[in-house]
Amino acid sequence: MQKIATWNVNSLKVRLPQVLQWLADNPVDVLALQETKLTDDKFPAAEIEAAGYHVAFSGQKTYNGVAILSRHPITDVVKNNPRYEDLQQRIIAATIDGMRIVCAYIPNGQSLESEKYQYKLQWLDALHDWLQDECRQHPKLALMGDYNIAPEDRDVHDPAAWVGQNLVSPPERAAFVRLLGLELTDAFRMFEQPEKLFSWWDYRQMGFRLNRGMRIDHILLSPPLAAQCTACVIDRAPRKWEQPSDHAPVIATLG
DNA sequence: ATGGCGCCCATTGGGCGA
Repeated sequence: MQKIATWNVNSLKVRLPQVLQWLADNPVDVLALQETKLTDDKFPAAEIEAAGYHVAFSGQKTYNGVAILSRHPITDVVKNNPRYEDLQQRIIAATIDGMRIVCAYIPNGQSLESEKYQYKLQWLDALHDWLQDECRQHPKLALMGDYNIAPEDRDVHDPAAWVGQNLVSPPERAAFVRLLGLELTDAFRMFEQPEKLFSWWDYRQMGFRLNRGMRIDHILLSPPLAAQCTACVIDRAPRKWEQPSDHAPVIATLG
């Protein structure tokens, strides 16, 4: 039995104690992190290794930054999409225990009128094209991270208030469906789930307490991994801790 | 229409996230 997880930590500098605590409570095999917001020279590799994890990371100052933590050795690390020149550090991929793990922090987009929205759509196009190759080369592939896309209305606390907006707009959702077209399966939706389960809540206006959230963090699995998957849950516990990330971890159980 | 909160860099305000 294996567990793989993803968590946007919104600054690993601030959240390192929580990541270590969470790993102590949830000793997953693989944890993909987004928004580490650290240059590589400041990455807390020693502390993470002391907790029994191998680590690979790709960061920058202030923004973005991704990492993969693993109980098992990490090989064949790729940073960024080789098909898309990007100054922002948003992708790290690696082979772990026969699985290809792709950790992605998909651009937010800001608003439909923003240049960042165009960047988001182009970035997603390039991700799709690269993943097509990756999936061919690595039958056991997991794409996990912060997608900044709520795939369906049931992934939004108040769909009527969000119609057409960034995170739910039809072009973004189409890009998500296009990723599913690579024979990838949304692990969360493989199972019966209660309504109104989300992975992100705004810090403001009591977003978490009122459960005004969105499900924008996802684990997509290729056919052999989907066939092995027995559960997928969102762990709301760390969102209740002091000084939390605004995202909760998503965990898939394999085998 | 704007800001709310939290983090970051670098001042005491502004950018950004989602």
